Amino acid sequence: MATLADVARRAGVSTATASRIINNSPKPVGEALRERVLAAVAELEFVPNANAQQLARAHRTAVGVIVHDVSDPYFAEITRGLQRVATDHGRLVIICNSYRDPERELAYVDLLHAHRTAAIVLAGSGYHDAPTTARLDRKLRLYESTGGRVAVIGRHEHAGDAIVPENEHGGYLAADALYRLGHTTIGVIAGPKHLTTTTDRLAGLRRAAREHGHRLTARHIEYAGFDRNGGMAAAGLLLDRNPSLTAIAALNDSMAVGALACLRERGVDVPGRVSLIGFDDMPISVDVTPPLSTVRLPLEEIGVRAMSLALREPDDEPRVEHAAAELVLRDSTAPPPRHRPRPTKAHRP
Amino acid sequence: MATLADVARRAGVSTATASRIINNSPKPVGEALRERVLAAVAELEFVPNANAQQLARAHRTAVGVIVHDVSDPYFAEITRGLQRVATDHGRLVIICNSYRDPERELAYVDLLHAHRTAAIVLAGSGYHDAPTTARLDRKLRLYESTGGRVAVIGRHEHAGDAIVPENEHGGYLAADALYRLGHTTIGVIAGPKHLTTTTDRLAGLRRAAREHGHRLTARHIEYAGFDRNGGMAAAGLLLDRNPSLTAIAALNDSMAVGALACLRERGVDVPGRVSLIGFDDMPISVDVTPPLSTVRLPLEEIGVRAMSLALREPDDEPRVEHAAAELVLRDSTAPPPRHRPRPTKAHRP
DNA sequence: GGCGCTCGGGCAAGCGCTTGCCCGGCCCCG
DNA sequence: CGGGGCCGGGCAAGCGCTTGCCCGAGCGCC
Repeated sequence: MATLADVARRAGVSTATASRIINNSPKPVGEALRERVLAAVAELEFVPNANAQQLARAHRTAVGVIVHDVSDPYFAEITRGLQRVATDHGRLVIICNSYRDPERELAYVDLLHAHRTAAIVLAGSGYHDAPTTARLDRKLRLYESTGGRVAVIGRHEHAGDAIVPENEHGGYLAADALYRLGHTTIGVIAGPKHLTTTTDRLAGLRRAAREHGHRLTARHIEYAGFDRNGGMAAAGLLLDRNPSLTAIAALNDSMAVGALACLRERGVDVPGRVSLIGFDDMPISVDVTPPLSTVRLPLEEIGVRAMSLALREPDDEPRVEHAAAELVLRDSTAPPPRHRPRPTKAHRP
Repeated sequence: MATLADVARRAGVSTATASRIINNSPKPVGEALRERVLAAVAELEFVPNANAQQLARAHRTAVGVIVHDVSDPYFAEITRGLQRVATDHGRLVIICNSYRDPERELAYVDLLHAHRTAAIVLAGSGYHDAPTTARLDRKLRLYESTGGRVAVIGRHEHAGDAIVPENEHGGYLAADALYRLGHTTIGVIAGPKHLTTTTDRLAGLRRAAREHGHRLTARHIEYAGFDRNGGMAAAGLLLDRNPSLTAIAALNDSMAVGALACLRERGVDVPGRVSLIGFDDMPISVDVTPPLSTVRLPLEEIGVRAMSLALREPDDEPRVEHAAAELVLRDSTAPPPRHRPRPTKAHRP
């Protein structure tokens, strides 16, 4: 393992000079030495030790990202945006999956702190769990106080940089669209109860219901895992419990796709018999049948903006930006059946 | 920013003792001191500098992963597997997106080398580009020679650990299935020409064709970007060029989904008029209409196995393992239309 | 021709941690 | 009662790099 000292020796210069040449520091160096050193680097296949550099240098270079799960398209999109701008700035990014485990999240914050990353961006819903949230907040502030920036996406905690997607408004848009089409009783497939994203979006739905003179009661809401299988199961339960349902709003597209699978399996026509609307506008939403109406969140852009905020100087003012939710109507929503529909029949395997 | 020295001072011990307690080293220390030190750590909110640790310690701890793009479901699945086992081993993973740019790939190898990661796993197709491949190979060997392990997924280059998916065989399975159904002229939507995955899978298709007494000529093959849009465009071209086509094989599911969109748009019935088969069995394949026949690759498992290999001791024998491709027939494939079909009409917007 | 500059280069002090080694007590044993 | 072991703890030498500072040489200037 060649070291800088090896290079310097071989080129017949001091390590100081070698270092300056390799990192082309502002300090001027003679052309002859420069060539000798560069040659030595090539011959020795010298690869500087990034840890030593980081230790010796003042400034931090890598940035950390904590998401629930990169393989979830929602985070994959965001991560794509994050990555792009980090790379454009010549920053290495370290991605960590918390798998929605607050403890793991905490541990990762420590880890990234320990590695002295320049910034950490925390993406994904927060938790309704005061003690944990408080602990996270402390750690984040500690990290900031030692020179790191933090940016959060879609979280309530913490006062640093933040991108906040219009979850409540998006929920409102989804339900409002359904009510406007003439639906009167809609079911909702919600995510896990302890996630703030769930309650935020739900709040929007509720507001729309209220405005239209309806109410979303417990029997119309089914909490489920935030993924396809969760949606599939929840759709079944909802249908069984509310035979007169004519529309379903799912709090994200993965669950909506699951619901669609359930509906298809039961032979329930979408949107003829039941309308369905999702949330997020993930890439696949356009490829299912029927193409999914949904509320679009500019995921990649959110990533871009979050990283842009996070990569500013440590003492720049924290900023919070909103990301607009936008209704996109495709073919999975339509007016309810004309006449009082026959109840959907319960599922027979 | 509290340092170990601060902690030691506060606890009234030497840094050596503090260090030993914090990392609970095998060397025994008195209970009284232990408590004092731990208290100091808590009060000072000490977070050890991972760079300094890495520098001082002998052993490496993080591992690097280079993929084409985590937001591509193919890599997202693999990454999930990689992450899981790395985490189980208490390893931090650094994920890098090369966006299929060989230069960027090279740069990332250097970067991970510089950070002295314990291992590098390189996932995704290699390139038909001898000079670049050679450079990559050198870098990888250099990295290995300095104590790092490398594992590759689906690549030909390099002699270290490797998981090789049965791309050729999978291609064979796809085409064979089509021919057995009675198709005689099939079109193929291939990926970029310079990717080895493309040529590998294509070779399998060709072998099947040969065995069934057919030939895949240039007019039946369309090279495209390895994603949905690529597939969509290629399907159109293929159809226009070969009106009598009754089946299409796409070299991955993303392209197949794109093809499906194209077919739907043109009103071509799948599988009634044209059969379609994909490759990879990505999660969404089951949710499109009709559900996609495909060749399954155990993506997450591949990730798990690759990381397991990579995390062995530096001097363990390199090993190469195969990952089985498996045909999964769903609803997008069927026998060709009974009577000579009318040519599909060219696309009118 | 001496002075002060600039310029190119090296010295060496860290950066924050780990760990081999040494050292002083104490206990146990003969 | 003396010596050897063991145990708990500290000293200090790195790990590989960066960078402030110093130094000597060459130059232009008055």
